[in-house]
Amino acid sequence: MARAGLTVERVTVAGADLADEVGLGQVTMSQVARRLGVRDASLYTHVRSLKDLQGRIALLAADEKSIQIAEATAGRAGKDALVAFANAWRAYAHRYPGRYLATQTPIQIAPELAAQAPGPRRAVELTYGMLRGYGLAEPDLTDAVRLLRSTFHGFVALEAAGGFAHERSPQQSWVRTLDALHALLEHWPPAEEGHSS
Amino acid sequence: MARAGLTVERVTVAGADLADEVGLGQVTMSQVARRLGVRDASLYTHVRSLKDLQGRIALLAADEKSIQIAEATAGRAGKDALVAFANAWRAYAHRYPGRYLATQTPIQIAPELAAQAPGPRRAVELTYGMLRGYGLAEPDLTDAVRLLRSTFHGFVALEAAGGFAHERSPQQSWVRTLDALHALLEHWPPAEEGHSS
DNA sequence: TTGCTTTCCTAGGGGTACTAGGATATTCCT
DNA sequence: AGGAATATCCTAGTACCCCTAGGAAAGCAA
Repeated sequence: MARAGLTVERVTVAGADLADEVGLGQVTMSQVARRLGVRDASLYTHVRSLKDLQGRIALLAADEKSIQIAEATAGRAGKDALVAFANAWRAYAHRYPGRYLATQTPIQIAPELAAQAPGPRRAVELTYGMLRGYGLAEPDLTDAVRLLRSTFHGFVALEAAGGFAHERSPQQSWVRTLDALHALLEHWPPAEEGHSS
Repeated sequence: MARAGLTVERVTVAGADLADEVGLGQVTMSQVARRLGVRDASLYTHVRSLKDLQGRIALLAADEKSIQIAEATAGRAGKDALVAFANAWRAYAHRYPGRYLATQTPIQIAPELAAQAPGPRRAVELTYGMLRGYGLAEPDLTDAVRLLRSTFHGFVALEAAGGFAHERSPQQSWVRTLDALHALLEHWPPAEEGHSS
């Protein structure tokens, strides 16, 4: 009887694929083990717990997403970069719904695991880089980064949750949303004085 | 032995409270039953399944949230209304994290249940109403509604997921985000011609 | 009071996460 | 190559979970 040849990576990918195919909630130790032709107890050699596996799936997705965005925005600037960035984000969420959903889970990832995964930080850095052309200075830059990330994430999350029941297609709203964000970034309002809260 | 006097509503509220206190993932039939001083099998008289209960918690939260927003925006217009609307949204997510998270779950609510719950639709209608003062016409109006809802939801979702690790406080970014959205709504870009996709 | 309805119970099947400890494949060292 | 060491995968078992079936008893109606 040969061994199955499992690794942390293979287990994580199996879990991620399962999440995309049948939903994140169906990603159980038993199901992942079954898919790998192995007993569930065998997975604990490679993964500490189900929570640990979920965290690894989330970090895998963050890495993959940041890579997709980096490739899409390479060599672009201004609105070109903004549109490429946003479309890559949304495309990833559409193509890998289970993986993407895993990134949404309120954070409870082991710190030492998160430390060596560049995905989340890289994605934020890419957002800063993409905004370079708009000439914003801190702290407006950070606020703009957060606004963009919020809008991108919120849009695909509402889309996935069925929040856009209106007859107008989400795609049309998405295109116009990017138009609007571009216009906003080019005319970022100055900070009002007098209120520091 | 007196009866416990359960109803669908009491079970739903118990589940919602549990979600806020210990996390949505800890909302199990067993835990809810324990909290109500009852065996888990007894809950099935009032609720069809755990999925059903989760759906009811989500609809309860949507109702509550829309009520909070309606109260906060009553009698306000323009930026006042925008800020009140957004702050009520975010405050609800902060105060009732489990309930709010329940509203995010990709939709699988029984249609006949969703039909009689006004929450989700009401929230969208409130958003349209809040935008009345900005003078947008369809289809820009729908696009703006979707943009706003995406940004509000995305912001609190990223906030809850620990996505704002930077030193700048989320509160500051939130205030500036509202400034930016207000400016955007007052100068909504016209549709570009020539591309219908 | 007597029956009827509803609520809550006990009992139990099947699934899941996870641990302990044993067997076996693979590797490393001499 | 052979034997020791290591890592992988297994069986066995506990505890918790969802959910169903069927029975007891509380509340209600006549």
